[in-house]
Amino acid sequence: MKDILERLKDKGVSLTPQRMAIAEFLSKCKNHPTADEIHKVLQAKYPTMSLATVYSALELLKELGEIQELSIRKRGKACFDPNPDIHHHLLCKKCGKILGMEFDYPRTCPIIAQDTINGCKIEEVQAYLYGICSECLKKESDKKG
Amino acid sequence: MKDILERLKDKGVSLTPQRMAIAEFLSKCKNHPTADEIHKVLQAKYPTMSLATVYSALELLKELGEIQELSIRKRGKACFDPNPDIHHHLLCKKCGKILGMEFDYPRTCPIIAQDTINGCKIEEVQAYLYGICSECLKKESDKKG
DNA sequence: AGAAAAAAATAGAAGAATTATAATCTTGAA
DNA sequence: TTCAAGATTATAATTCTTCTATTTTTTTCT
Ligand SMILES: [Mn+2]
Ligand SMILES: [Mn+2]
Ligand SMILES: [Zn+2]
Ligand SMILES: [Zn+2]
Repeated sequence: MKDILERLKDKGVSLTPQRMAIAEFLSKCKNHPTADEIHKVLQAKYPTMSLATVYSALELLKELGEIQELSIRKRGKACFDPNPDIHHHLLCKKCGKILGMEFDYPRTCPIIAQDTINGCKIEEVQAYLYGICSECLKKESDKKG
Repeated sequence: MKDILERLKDKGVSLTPQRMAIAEFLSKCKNHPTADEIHKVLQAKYPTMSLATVYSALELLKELGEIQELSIRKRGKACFDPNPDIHHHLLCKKCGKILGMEFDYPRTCPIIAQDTINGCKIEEVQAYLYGICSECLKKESDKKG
């Protein structure tokens, strides 16, 4: 499969150093960073990069379907997901992390497998699971011994 | 069942006119208003009511478990749900309305009925369904004739 | 009821995230 | 290389929410 920079090139996007850095950072990113988290990390390499550039690159990548913005927010800030496909997330009540979940929610759920509920046409489902992540569970059980 | 004002009284909350107005408005409300929507409506009756009062009353009602704040936002604004129980929502792609959904998602969805997934403990599930509401569907079919 | 204390409402300022603007710089085509 | 179009930057503006100081209302106590 082509990597993100090739796809952007194919789509006629001009590949500036800032955009490349943001796209590459996201493609290697395993969590759900906010705009300022991305900005802070990349400033080490690109000291002049502005937050406005990060926002505008994220907007572009969103429009191109390379990433998505989540509905949930981390401390009031928008979170971006390097994976543009609809999938589900767990918010850990202990550590606040947002984890992507692999299972296929809609297809395994009969009521959602229908495409109409209460007279409404369902096109996509995004579930937010609230709970405790495996790391925090481990810490808890370690404490109890 | 007791109404919201009685419950607030039982909990020792002082029932000021503003709080009563906000609580009663919410108890009769069938959708998911933002703070400023509530404020606009109530200003007709209470011209001096400030937006800060609305926010603080909402915070109080949230803490008391009388309402909940949704994870999703309407045009960047927080949405409040008069129903404090976990349930699911449809966001209409056409009109932008947020509709409460009645069905019991977790129990009808086998994978979610488990309380552990990927080593994470699941305590609550909120599903956001993206699609088209019944009203908008009707409008569409009317147009097509 | 009336006075004092506590709590709440208000107006406005402050804060934080995001978006818009204008100037400067870069890119890429001719 | 030249030049127009587009991107980045710094800064200002905007929007939503929270905070603060002051005023007003409610509650408590006599
Ligand atoms: Mn994800
Ligand atoms: Mn609801
Ligand atoms: Zn955790
Ligand atoms: Zn609709």
